[in-house]
Amino acid sequence: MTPIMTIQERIAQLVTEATQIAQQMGDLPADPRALPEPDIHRPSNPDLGDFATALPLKLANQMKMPPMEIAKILAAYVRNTDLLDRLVGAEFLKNIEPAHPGFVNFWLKDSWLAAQVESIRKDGPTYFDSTLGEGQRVQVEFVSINPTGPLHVAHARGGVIGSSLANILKAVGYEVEQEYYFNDAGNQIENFQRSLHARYLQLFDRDAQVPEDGYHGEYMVELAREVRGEIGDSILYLSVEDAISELGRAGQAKILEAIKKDVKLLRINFDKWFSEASLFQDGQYDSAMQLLEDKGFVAERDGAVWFASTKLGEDQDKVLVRGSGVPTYFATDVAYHYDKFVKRNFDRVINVLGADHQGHVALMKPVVQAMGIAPAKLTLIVHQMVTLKRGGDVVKISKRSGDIVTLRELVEEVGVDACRFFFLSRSPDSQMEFDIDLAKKQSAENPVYYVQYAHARIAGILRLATERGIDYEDGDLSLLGHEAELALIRKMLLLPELMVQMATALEPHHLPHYAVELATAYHWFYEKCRVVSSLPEDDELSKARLKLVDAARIALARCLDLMSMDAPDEM
RNA sequence: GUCCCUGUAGCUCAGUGGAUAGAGCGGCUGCCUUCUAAGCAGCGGGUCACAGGUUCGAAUCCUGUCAGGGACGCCA
Repeated sequence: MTPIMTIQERIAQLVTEATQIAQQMGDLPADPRALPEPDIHRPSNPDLGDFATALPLKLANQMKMPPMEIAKILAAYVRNTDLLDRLVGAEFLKNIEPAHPGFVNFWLKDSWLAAQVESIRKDGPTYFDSTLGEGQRVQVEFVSINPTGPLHVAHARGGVIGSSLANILKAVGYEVEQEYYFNDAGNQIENFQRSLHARYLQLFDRDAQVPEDGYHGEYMVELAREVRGEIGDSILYLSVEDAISELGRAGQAKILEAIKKDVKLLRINFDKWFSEASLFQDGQYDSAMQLLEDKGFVAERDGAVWFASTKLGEDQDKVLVRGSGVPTYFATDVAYHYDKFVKRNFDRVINVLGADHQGHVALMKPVVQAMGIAPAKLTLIVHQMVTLKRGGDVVKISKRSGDIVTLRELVEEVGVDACRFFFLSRSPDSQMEFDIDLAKKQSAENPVYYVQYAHARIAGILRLATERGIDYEDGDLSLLGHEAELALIRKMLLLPELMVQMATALEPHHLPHYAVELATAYHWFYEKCRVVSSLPEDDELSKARLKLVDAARIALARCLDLMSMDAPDEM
């Protein structure tokens, strides 16, 4: 576990205190205004240090001094040994230098860097974790499509984002529940049932048409066949309404079963499958409506029941219960959020949805607010659509037209690791173009294998060490000092920061990019530094490097694990 | 009409206030008698859509324009 106070925070504190002391000593002008945050960042160019602050540039104006002058004075004060000893023990800083046009740059000590290898090995995968979440209960809801057909590629995107985010949140100390919400009531379900009924009748050469706005996909024919295989022709002798609901139940159970299998294929594990119908059976629907009414957000008008979202500044009210007395999908969603926040009392709720559901954002925030819940507790991550291409042509994705590429087909063609990596590596905000042919073609030489190959190379070295009976537990890490060794360690030490950043911003898409960088650092080290040497005089260095390799294994495996990808020992 | 997302290398995309804008793929050139060449090193490739503005500093923030995708129902 990474220390509560990160190195950045310690350097930030150091800079702030040094500035104050410089002011007290009269070397920098005193100013009653509060000092700006030092904002410790990592320079893009590694030659400029491990950390840097642009504080002098920010102070130049109010101090009426050239920024470079401030930088020089600040660097001198920060370098002051007494201050270093008192504030941070000076155990990790090597150099502190002013730099044009007004930065102060910080370099970490090689010996401190090398020593971190032992910490990583001692802690194992949890080295990269933190306590950011403080045990708060977070629910991540994702995929959640109606069980009216198989999952297709676009759903894979939401699935990968949601499950990876859940992994990351767990790692930084949240208690996470992953949930799939499915509709087992409502118009679309009825539509599905009628479509299935028509397909079933067609199997018996009866005259039946799939409704125009029904589900026309081939899979419905297959589904009808499966259901017939189980319950035979008994449905034919029921009344139409009974037949439809009987078939519907059987068909829907099958679809849901298939979805559960598909989701497993993508290595997604939901803790709970939440049924819409249960909201009515268990009373959440009534309680939610009552709560909204108690808060004064329910109005009756034109024979319908409305949610008065205009009271909260929205453009228009929304219908909760139709004139027919049937609740809208929106109303059940209100009940569902009541269940999440009031009944189950989650500290935070995150919902990953596709761009076609973006209207949801403007609806649910006011709803939770109306229920007296801080809207900030609800976060909706909207990911843009996935465009499928095959051989340069756009493939239409529509369940109803039936021209779809299923998640299963995709995983079977491209592989689950590549799927997860590829879907995760794009920001949810960007539209994705997924060229299936290209994905397959590139699968032999793509970043997925690049990262996994690094792990396999590590495993190969550790295997060799074991075969040769090398015990490297007493390896002396102070022997590490090669630039490739230090670069690898630096890269590993970035992971804890990255995890906090990803968890805070809810942006898991940085992880695959980092994994590539880590793999690059390892491949470079591998190229530059022989680990298991046949020369006796290299024994000690070999042992130290084996420790480093072992730490790299832990870091790389942690990355892959957070992405729910395999970390192969050989390829 | 209103709202949301996007526009960065030939292609697919990272980079959301700092220093010389990056990766993968594709193209070109080198490197395997010791731990996996699914690797490494190098070359080439950019008006960060456009125009203003804020700032010591803008791909990043604000405004506008253009272009692409999406959402706006007593559908779900």
